[in-house]
Amino acid sequence: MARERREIRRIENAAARQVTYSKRRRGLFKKAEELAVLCDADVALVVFSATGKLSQFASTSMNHIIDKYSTHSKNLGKSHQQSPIDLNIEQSKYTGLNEQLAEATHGLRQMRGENLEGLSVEELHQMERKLEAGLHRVLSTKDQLFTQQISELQQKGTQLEDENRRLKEQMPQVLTAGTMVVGAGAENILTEDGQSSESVMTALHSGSSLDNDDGSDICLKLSLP
Amino acid sequence: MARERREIRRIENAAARQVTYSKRRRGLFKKAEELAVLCDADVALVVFSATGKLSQFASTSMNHIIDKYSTHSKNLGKSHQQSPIDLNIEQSKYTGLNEQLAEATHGLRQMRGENLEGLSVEELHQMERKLEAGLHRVLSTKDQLFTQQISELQQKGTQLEDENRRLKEQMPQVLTAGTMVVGAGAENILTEDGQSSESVMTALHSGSSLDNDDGSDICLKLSLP
DNA sequence: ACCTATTAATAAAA
DNA sequence: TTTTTATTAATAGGT
Repeated sequence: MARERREIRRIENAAARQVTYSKRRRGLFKKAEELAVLCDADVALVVFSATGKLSQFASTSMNHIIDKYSTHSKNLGKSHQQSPIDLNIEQSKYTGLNEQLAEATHGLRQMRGENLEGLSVEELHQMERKLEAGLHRVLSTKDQLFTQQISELQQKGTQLEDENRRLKEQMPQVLTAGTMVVGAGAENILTEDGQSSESVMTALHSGSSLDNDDGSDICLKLSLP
Repeated sequence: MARERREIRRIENAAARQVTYSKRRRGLFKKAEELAVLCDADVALVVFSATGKLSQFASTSMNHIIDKYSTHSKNLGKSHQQSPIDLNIEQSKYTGLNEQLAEATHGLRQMRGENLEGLSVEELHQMERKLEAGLHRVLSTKDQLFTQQISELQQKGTQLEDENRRLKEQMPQVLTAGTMVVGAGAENILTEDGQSSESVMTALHSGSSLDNDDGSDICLKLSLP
């Protein structure tokens, strides 16, 4: 419902996430209230933002609805009320974490294709779609990585070619004194193992008496044939 | 968002209220989940219909969110009278669980193809293999289910064919008296709408004087041409 | 349940 | 953040 469809996935950009959060939160609360009014329903909505900020809506009273929920869902023995017995809160935090862990573990198992016994065809379809989506994203990421590496290598190559061209321009006398050797070996100067260029250098060095390998300045002395 | 704007007030017509309830409830839950996913928020939604039926959604675990809510809105009394040793034990259990949960959640995210930024090509390969394995198992399970359903249907089909054959044998006189008609219509006796077989029956009935539609036993009387 | 004309929500931009 | 606006999504009333 917008300029562009948004995939329902965590928004990575924090600013955009915040904007979407405030807009959608407002929308969600509005709809919650509308449902309560239109259909005479009892609605409770609690939202914690990613930064931990609490928002809430309750058609009657939050405590009332939570109590009703606790009774309804057989979560007996857990007081979620204004009781000053905070020990239970710690306990239920613990069990809550345990529940989350169990949920996550189960989810992981199903993603790995385990514990599929009781699932219907529709549920299996759902798993299939999830896995395909995940696989697709993984493959995309890999492709991206490959593409990136390739472009980096290409860039490096271009850079080296440029450097090579510059080097060639710095020794115009070579072109006249040793056309055959340098001309034939031009592209080999780029090779990383240095084998070819080394042999070229050796050839060029043969007969020369000067040697400065520290590489700060290039200086060649050639003997005439 | 509809054919006509609806004023936000209690719908008096009970049937219309029920229809709107189920439609809007679905929409509300969808949006609650979208907010949770898009904005990484913790969302809990509890709805009691006018008839007292409970529906709920929680992005993590309902108890967990309710606890968080309780703590958040009533952080008044804080007298934890526990021995320091017990506290430490609880604390370490708690952090341990948190670690496990974080790991599991991270695993799930990666399975869904999220948070892949830092991975190497080799790690991506690993994810790919995991997902493919999971997908393969899910597909196998689905295949199995389909195969099972197919064989059940085939069995049922065979059973019906047998029954059909038995029925045909119970009226051998039809084969001599009306070979053409019955021969051509043999496979149509199975049709569920009964159109074809009914017309056949009507044809056979023409000229007959007896009629027993209660269907307990089959009895045909034919007049000779 | 499904259809579709219409309204409501909202994504991106300002 | 809030507004604007182009577009998508939700849904009211009907079938």
